[in-house]
Amino acid sequence: MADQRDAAAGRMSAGMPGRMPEDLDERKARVLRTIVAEYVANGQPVGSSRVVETAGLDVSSATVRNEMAALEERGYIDQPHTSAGRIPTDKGYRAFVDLLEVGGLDTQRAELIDELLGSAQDAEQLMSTASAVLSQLTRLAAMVVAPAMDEARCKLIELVPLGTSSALLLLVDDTGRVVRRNVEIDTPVTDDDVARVRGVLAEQVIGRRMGDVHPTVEGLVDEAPSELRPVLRAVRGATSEDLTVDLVRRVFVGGQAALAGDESLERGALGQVLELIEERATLARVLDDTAADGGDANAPHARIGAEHDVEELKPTSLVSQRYQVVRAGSLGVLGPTRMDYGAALSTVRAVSEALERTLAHLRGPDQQN
Amino acid sequence: MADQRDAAAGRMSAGMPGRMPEDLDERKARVLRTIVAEYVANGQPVGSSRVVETAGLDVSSATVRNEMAALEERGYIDQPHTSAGRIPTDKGYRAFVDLLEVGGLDTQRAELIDELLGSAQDAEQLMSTASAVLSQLTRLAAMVVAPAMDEARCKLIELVPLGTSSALLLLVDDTGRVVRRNVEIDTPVTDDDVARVRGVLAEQVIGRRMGDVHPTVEGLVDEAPSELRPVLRAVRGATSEDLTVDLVRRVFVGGQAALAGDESLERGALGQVLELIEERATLARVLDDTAADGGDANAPHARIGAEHDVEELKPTSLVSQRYQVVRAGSLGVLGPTRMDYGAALSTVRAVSEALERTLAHLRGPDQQN
DNA sequence: GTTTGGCAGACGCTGTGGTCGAGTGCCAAC
DNA sequence: GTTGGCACTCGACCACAGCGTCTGCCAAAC
Repeated sequence: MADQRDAAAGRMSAGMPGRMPEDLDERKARVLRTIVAEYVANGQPVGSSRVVETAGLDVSSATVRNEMAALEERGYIDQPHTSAGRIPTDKGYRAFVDLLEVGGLDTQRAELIDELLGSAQDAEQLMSTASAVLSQLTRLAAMVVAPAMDEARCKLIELVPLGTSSALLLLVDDTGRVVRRNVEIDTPVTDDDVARVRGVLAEQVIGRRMGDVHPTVEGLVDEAPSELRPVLRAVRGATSEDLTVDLVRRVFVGGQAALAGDESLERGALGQVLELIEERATLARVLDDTAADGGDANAPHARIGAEHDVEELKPTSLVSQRYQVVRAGSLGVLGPTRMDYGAALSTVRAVSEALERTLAHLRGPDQQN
Repeated sequence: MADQRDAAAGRMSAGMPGRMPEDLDERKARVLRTIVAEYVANGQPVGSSRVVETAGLDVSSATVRNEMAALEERGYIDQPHTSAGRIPTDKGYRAFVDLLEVGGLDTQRAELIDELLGSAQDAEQLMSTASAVLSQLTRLAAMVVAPAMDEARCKLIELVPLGTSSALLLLVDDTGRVVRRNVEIDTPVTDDDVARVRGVLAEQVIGRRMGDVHPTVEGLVDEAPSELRPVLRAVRGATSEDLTVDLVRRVFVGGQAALAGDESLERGALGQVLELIEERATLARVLDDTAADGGDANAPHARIGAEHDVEELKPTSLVSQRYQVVRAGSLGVLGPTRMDYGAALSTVRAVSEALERTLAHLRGPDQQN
């Protein structure tokens, strides 16, 4: 049953509109939706009479109170104190998101996205623009994780001598991404040796998968004439297997300042979140993981509050989606749990799709694999 | 008189220890120093009796009160309210900094800096490490502005065809920095044409100043055979004059989270500062300008609170120093006006000098110019 | 069984008044 | 110029009362 919730993690994809948890009837769901919507909009706990007003329900506030009591008992909403209205719990947001129909963006925004992304010149600029666009449209912190490079084709390999015992290795993939590595050579070599290695490398590596660069170099070390071996060994050292997989997965972050703007994130928590954002490796993992939640890989997914496995993120929600051209990357927005999930989900989806399109286009018409 | 303060801007270099403003005698200065030190340490307004205790002055609190009244009248300190102690004003911090003897760092820290910076492989990694080290040692936000590239030597130029109407231009300088530009060619060309242009460029450009690349290409456009002209024109377009001057002046930021940790910066102000940090061009200008304040170009300088010309920075102080190998860059720390200026100044100086050394070393033994 | 109006109760918010203590400014005396 | 002393100011803290909001519950109506 796609409907069953993963009780352990409490995670589930968004984008299965209308599927209702078993313990919520139509009216309870409506009350919950109203409470979430109102609370997100105003930041104030919402009381029964306010629900009656805004939900357009044809019952009295007393009835709504009964429904709210039931919702509270089941853990969807909570009371900050006895005499206050209710606010959604993480579980409440989760149900809200699951019930949500992820709408398309209005054409104006959609066109803006396409236009801005379309003007990018290479993959990195594109991803940087995407994070800026995403954060500006949602007023949340936005991040884009670059795809791993290993399936991309190598367009260029260069080896520039820097003195007699080191060189600079440059690799460029078919979307224009550049990898740079310092190569430390243990035996002094001549510029000419380096140039010859460069020639060999270019011949063997250009046009291949970036992921094949290391194995290829590996193979060359033994075959090559002995005077070239120190250089090749050094190049082998500089192109470890993960070169094109994880290390190069840059993360583009935009709009961190938006996190400071939200009152619902308190000071200490804010600091921790900002710290985590500076630690790009963890950030990338969280984005990827969240995008992979639930079933549909081509839909945005949310992790809400306590659903995070990273402690620092528990006061926040993350909406993330995978995008894929050859290898997959992911992108998303991060904000307080009290965020506009509808807008976040649809904007993330729209930018993700636009990014996919533009990235494919950047690779040019040589569409094979 | 080096002693005279620039009344308009209120800026002055640090590092002229002992020079006292005319309206402060020895004891007033001592009281001021104590107030600043105490307030920076504890964040609490400091009263006359506390000053007597910690300053080790051999007078009564009443006397100190008189001195404090004088300091307040002259604008060095302020009272949050009648029954509270005093806190320094921006002018007070300024006088404190001017009186400060910028000490060297303890050897342990100094060695740590050298060790960490020394492990960097290329200029960008070095600057990124420097910003991390700086922020960790000071617990403030740290930033390093890369030097302009125009005086650096070009080590490599590459032109990689991407389809028939665009190519990727790569330039590498002698510290391993890579500049990448997309080249849009208006007339379809063959890969061979591109390769020929690449050859011409390599011959003409390698070994020259990066700043000469554009003029050189300019000159080549007219001389070249007509079939190469579309490509050269495109390359000329991609290498605008400022290519190697401003655009490439990347800014490395570390430890933004530290700004959130400080209570004395309030929420809205924090958001604005973070926003400004995301706007790298302004940030670079402010760092450069501050480093250029006052006389001594080889000493750290501070801009304190209202001394900033950027509105958003007025609740903060910036300590910045220029570093120079061939072209100058700058680096510094940003934090609340209530920061430990002594530590900030000496750490900035230490890291700046270490960065200079390491960067020079990175360029290798070819020391000429 | 569901819905409803009504009502008591809980409780945060605000404002008032009172005490406490830190720190000052001032003054007369040294 | 320095000092002890003293009156004064004012924020911090607390208790208390009044108000308004929102709840939970209940008995009656549907």
